[in-house]
Amino acid sequence: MGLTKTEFFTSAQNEIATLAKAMAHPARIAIIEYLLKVETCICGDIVNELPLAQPTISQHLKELKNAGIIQGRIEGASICYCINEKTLARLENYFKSISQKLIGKKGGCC
Amino acid sequence: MGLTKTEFFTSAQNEIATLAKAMAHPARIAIIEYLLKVETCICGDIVNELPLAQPTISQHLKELKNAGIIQGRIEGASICYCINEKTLARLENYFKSISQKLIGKKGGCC
DNA sequence: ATTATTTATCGTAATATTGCAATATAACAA
DNA sequence: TTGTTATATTGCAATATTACGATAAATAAT
Repeated sequence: MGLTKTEFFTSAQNEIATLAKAMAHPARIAIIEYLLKVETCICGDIVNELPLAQPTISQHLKELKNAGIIQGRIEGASICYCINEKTLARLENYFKSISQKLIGKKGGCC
Repeated sequence: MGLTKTEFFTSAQNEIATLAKAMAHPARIAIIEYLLKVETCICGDIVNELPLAQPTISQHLKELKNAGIIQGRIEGASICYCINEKTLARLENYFKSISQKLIGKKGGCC
């Protein structure tokens, strides 16, 4: 089939899965890390940074944008992309709450 | 093509992408959250919890295990799965460090 | 207006993922 | 041994992802 049964899960579960999916590719991790590194939230010279063709990167940027992980702002002929802090904070909090729940469990059986 | 060019990225980037991929499905998020909820790291009655067939869940468990997100321990005829705290801590730290870098940047352009 | 620059979209080939029925394997029970 | 229970594997159909050449669209420069 190849069709995820999203309707059987909570919207919170689907939301986290969607964010994880957006980060489930090394090129997209590299894009995020590049945006973290550069001073100004530099634009599409991401294409020069990564060893992938321009249409491929454009596609990856689109996925990151759709998931809300990055934002884009038109800047003349080019576009300025940068990280959406709110979404990253959402992920940080999710994993923080998991770790806290794990502390509360102490002796697992494995 | 459909073939991710992992060789062009760092092993750290590939590692995070692999972990994200393992979490990029609502059923696998639901499994993780179920393992967090139950007291003993209860075994394969995950199948009774989720609205998916047994082979499908077995497959999802395998992916989570391959990524190092969960561990399994044989318990007679059944298997006891539970969360690998180390891996979850790795993810928590990754997102924590991103948030810290974002604070250092202050005025982005978007 | 013409040309260059920047980014997006379309089309398509190669490969991966999702889900399940059928079947296999392994441990336990009678 | 035979049957039962628990989990894994196989095989396959439906769909999704990845990558890129070709091309489009939009702004900027000459």
